[in-house]
Amino acid sequence: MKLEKSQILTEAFALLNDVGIDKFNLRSLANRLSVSATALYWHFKNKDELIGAMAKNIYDNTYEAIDHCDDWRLSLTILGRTLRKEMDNYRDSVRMIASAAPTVVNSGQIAIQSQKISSSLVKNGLQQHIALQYEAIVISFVLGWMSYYQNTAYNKYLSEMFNFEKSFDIGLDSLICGFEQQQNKSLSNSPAGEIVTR
Amino acid sequence: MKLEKSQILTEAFALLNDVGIDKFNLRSLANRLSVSATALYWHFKNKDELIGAMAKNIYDNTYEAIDHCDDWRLSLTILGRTLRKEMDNYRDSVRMIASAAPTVVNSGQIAIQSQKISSSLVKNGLQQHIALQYEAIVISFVLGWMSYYQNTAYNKYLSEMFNFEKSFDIGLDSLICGFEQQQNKSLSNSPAGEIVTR
DNA sequence: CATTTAACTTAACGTTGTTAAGTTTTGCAC
DNA sequence: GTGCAAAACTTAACAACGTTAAGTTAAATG
Repeated sequence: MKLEKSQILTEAFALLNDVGIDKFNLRSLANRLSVSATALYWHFKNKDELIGAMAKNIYDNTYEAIDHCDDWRLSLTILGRTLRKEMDNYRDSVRMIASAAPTVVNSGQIAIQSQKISSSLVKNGLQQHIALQYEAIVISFVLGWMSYYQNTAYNKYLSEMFNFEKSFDIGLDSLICGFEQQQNKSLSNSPAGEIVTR
Repeated sequence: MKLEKSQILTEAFALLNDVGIDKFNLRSLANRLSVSATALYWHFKNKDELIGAMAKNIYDNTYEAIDHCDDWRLSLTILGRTLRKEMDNYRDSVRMIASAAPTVVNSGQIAIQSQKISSSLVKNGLQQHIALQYEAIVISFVLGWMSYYQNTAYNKYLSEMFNFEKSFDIGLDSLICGFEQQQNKSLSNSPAGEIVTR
């Protein structure tokens, strides 16, 4: 029974959820797959690449879940919510992504990933570099927020102080509200001086 | 010549900047201090606690640098900018903080840390839980943003697309702009129905 | 000076990522 | 089916690292 890359990833996520990132190791993963640890090296160059694939999986699922809608504000909101929900599926997903960061993706992959969504924003009236900017800002917020959320100590303390769900929405809404104001301002300053319509 | 905790931290940051988080290990650190690796265990319970102290150091410096000002918007802006600048001092600071996350601080320390700054926001008219919320949101954004910024692959790609410095400011400004709108709205909806003055 | 405590050192263990070398399985031309 | 090359593994082992145990030196204290 041949081992498939997708099986490895599925089991890797299951292992991550069971034991957390600190006890996530190749021997445990191999055991679950009834295979020797070194067998994994046939499918992945090293552990970093495996974790990179896991990170990519999360991002891919996020981008895939985003419907093409005709409002860049809504697109960004859905981006934030979806990424959050996707990361919420896996224990320590933030630390996993962070630990894999530098070598995960090459420039080409990044370009493809980020432009997949920015293109939908551009269609709805944003400039390309602005779209990428807003996209990066939203993702930044989600990543940072999840690092709080997935930190047991902080989670315990902060969840007594305010509603975690609502606060996330407030942060995301605030960002997009700010983007909107900025767009309105730049439009009213533009040569044609047209009024924003929506 | 006795080894001081502060010396260890200083040298730890220097080592981090030299080799990055992946090659940051206790034996290298001990070498720099002309001491055996196990000597460090006299001063720190384990590596996690050492890294926890480094993370705490960054947060402490940030909070310390924040002057008491009479505008909660300005306070939050300064919080974001200062934390960013502080993290910028050290290579892989985001991954370092993330790797140390769960056991770094106990609830008591968190409470002290976060209320130190939220108190200054409360003085300027925010409710306690709102202040903590906004604070957490701003810090989230900075952490997430730095994870992009410190990722060599993403940094290289994104810095060709837009100005990293400006984009950070846009994100931070958007957040606070959004907070302001939210406050205005909640004030105009309040029983007294008073107008916001500034 | 004697003795306790603090601040180390040396040796070594267990886990983990990874490599090297050899073995089995699979796909495929003939 | 047979032969064979490529794919998909296994076993053995190394090196790096965090960490512990046990012993040693240095500092403080009465």
